[in-house]
Amino acid sequence: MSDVKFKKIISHAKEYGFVFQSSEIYDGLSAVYDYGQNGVLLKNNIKEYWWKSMTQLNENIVGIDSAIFSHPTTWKASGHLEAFNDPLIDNKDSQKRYRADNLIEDYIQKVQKKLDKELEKNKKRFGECFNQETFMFTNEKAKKYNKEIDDLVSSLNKALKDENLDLLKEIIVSRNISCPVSGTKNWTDIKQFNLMFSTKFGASSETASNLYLRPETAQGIFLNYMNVQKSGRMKIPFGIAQIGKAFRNEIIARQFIFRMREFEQMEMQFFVKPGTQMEWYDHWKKNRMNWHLSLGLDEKNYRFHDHDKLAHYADAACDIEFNFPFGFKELEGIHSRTDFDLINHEKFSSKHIKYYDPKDDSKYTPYVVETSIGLDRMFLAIFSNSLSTELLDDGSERVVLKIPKILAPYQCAVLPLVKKDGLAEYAEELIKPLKLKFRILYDEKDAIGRRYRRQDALGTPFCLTVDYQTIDDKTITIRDRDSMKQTRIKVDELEKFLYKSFDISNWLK
RNA sequence: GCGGGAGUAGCUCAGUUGGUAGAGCGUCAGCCUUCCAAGCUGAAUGUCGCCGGUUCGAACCCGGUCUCCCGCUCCA
Repeated sequence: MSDVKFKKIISHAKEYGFVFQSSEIYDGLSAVYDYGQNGVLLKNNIKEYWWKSMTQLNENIVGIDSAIFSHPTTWKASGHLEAFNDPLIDNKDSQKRYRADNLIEDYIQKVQKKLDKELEKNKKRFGECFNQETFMFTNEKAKKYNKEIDDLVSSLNKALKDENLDLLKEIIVSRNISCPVSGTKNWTDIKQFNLMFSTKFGASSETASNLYLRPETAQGIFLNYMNVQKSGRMKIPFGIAQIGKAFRNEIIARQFIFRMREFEQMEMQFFVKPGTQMEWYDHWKKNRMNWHLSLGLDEKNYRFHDHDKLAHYADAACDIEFNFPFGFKELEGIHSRTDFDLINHEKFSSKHIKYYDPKDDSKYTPYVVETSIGLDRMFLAIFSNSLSTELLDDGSERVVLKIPKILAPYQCAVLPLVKKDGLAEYAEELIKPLKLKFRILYDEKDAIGRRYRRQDALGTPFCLTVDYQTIDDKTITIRDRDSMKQTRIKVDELEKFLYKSFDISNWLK
């Protein structure tokens, strides 16, 4: 059922110019999507809604736009180089996937246990006379185990250092390491999974160096922490917001625009005094949920999910999950990142990254509370939740995209009731002074009812219809997308009406 | 990555035992229309995902490949 609904969402997104698969004419690129003529408007509106809520509603939050490229050491300091780089191997029988180095380490543990056992045995046997050192050199079994461990450790380190996957596999095969689940040794080749995309920086091949496309936008904020704090005379607590692309070579990327290899994040890093991070963590949990609720989607669609297992940088973390067509999934993450990032950048750069607090004459590395929302996920949340099919009294179906009005691609459509008798010309004149102030569509083709339906499918909140009475008494009808009700207002008041309807102050508080 | 399903017009899909494609909706042009799809006339659109094989002949059979959906797995 929801499967059918999800397919409908994807085809509606395509048919009405919201989302296309990237490179579709070449059969597409896995998990990469393009936004179409209407999608880009919706997406931009979401960005603006978030950006204003962060940087205009909060006087202590400023925005930046950092480059996608950054110095390679960034990812050493952030831990991503370690965490995002795994040699993986599959067992064909159990169909389980393992980190090859973990398998070998487990095996080393096993040998170590055997060695320990042998030690214990001989300790008991020789009692007081037992000398561990001589035992290691004289006992045949101990010698064997010890050598095996040494060999394993050195070849494992060598393999990892050289990224020699053949050697890694060779270790697994030669030691007869088997799958803990199936017990068989039916292994695939080892594949290096690097979740970060890399590219060459520098045009000539000799001097070019390897560079990573950022797997998160947060680091760009941390790298600029001192710049912003100093140049903006920022006082803790303060925040830095950023919207930008990030890239991850996901092992599996699925579910339309939910998990993409190129995606866009809206992140805010909030710098606080150590010890106050939990207060701020709770503050931003509430604040972010309120932002979501302000859009008027059903409250039941959201829930918090606290993390049990924390990432390498966090001391508390939760997700705001949304009820997507395929179930509740992460929409936004709120993390207490401690001072992990700043401390590490300080260490790796040997630059001073601290805050001097004049209030109590203290000097410290700030703690960070992060809010990080996937823009594409937000798009999908809104789009999937808004698409509905209504059965009308006359038996017809109405497909309507009930996007929050403030985010709709077009704010209104101007439609002459009929083309003739000067109505079309009147409508076009009406639009002229408004077209830079609002996002307006004009349509004169086909019967008026059909044009209303077209606008419904795009999510246009208002249809302004120019009819014969308009020419007589300078009034115009406004048809509401959701209720389909019409009201008539003076043409002179149209601009005021639109300003009022799309005043963001009525939404963000 | 494994398993299952799918790929034919913009969308949804049909296509008989292999004989080189159709429908509905949509789109475009025009007509008609004073307010909620499906009025009239006309038109365009497909290397049937891609490559190869079998065959006199392939949308259909076989192999490979790409992409999408679902489940598992992985990741945070």
